[in-house]
Amino acid sequence: MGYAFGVDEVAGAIADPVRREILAMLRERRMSAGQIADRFAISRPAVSRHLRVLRASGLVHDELTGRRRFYRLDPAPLARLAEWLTPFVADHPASAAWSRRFDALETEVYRTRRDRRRTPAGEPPAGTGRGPATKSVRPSTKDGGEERSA
Amino acid sequence: MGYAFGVDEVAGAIADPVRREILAMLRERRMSAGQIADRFAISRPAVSRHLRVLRASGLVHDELTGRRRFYRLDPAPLARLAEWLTPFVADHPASAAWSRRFDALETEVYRTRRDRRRTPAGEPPAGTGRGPATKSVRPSTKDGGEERSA
DNA sequence: CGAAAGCGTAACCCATTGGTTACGGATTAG
DNA sequence: CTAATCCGTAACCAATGGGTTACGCTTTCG
Repeated sequence: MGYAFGVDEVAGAIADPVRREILAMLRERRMSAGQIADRFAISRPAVSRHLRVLRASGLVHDELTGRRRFYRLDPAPLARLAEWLTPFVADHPASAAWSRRFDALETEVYRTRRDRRRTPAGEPPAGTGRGPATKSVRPSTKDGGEERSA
Repeated sequence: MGYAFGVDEVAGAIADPVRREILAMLRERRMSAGQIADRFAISRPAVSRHLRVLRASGLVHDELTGRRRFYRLDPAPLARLAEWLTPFVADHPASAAWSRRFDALETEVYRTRRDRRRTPAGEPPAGTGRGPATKSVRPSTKDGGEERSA
């Protein structure tokens, strides 16, 4: 029980560079579909479908706000993937500690979720510097004062 | 430098249940292409191509012995995948310890390899109990005394 | 109310994937 | 030498995947 999304979906989702990039972006802050799409050179519908894949794999959750749809990360499925690959890396290095961490993750994630919801304020750190590598033009999106819209 | 196989290939490789199963089998002992194929319901050429994918991703290495081709696991690429997903799980749980483990892995793997070569004896524990779930008939393979052939 | 913004979906294309059967090359057995 | 084994590759096919453009629905703005 409890295993809704399989390793297949998660691994398949991660196998695409665009989707990995999206996940990386979402790690810092939640973003609307348009904000995400603006950072890639591909068309918006293409991004939309990537988002559908991520949704189907459980890696992101979407919440509709007005006419925009915001996506936020849910790392839990990644934990399951990590769980799968644990025995491979755990064969000889230290083993037990790993599973522990993953075990704790799903719980942690839950708490995290609450925290995020209580911190909808503007633009955290803005990140590691890892640019999208694809486009990152960010044209005049007119969304200057995003996020605090509601 | 150094990074020959990307996350794309590795994630793509493990996205398939057959290939994951193969990796799991290879975790216990090296196996010939035929031995592997015998454990699946699909045709042997199909398995052969799965093996090609695994080879291309660096997850297995092959060594030709007589008319048989043996495959053995190389977990190192998995470590790189784990490396990628670390920041996602490390955001809130403890973080540093992880990277350490992965760092050590590639080295450990190397040692492991040597150990395996020095322990070619018959049938280890037979594993976690996770059967192939597909066929697992293991017909009279005629390979009764395998492995110590050399 | 109309016009524009924001986003998902549909229809279509081409490249890739996973499966099948048929084949060929190398090695071992008789 | 001839036959059988082991295993990869080729050719073919149905299904998937990722991209594009065209469209339609809902929500906001003027």
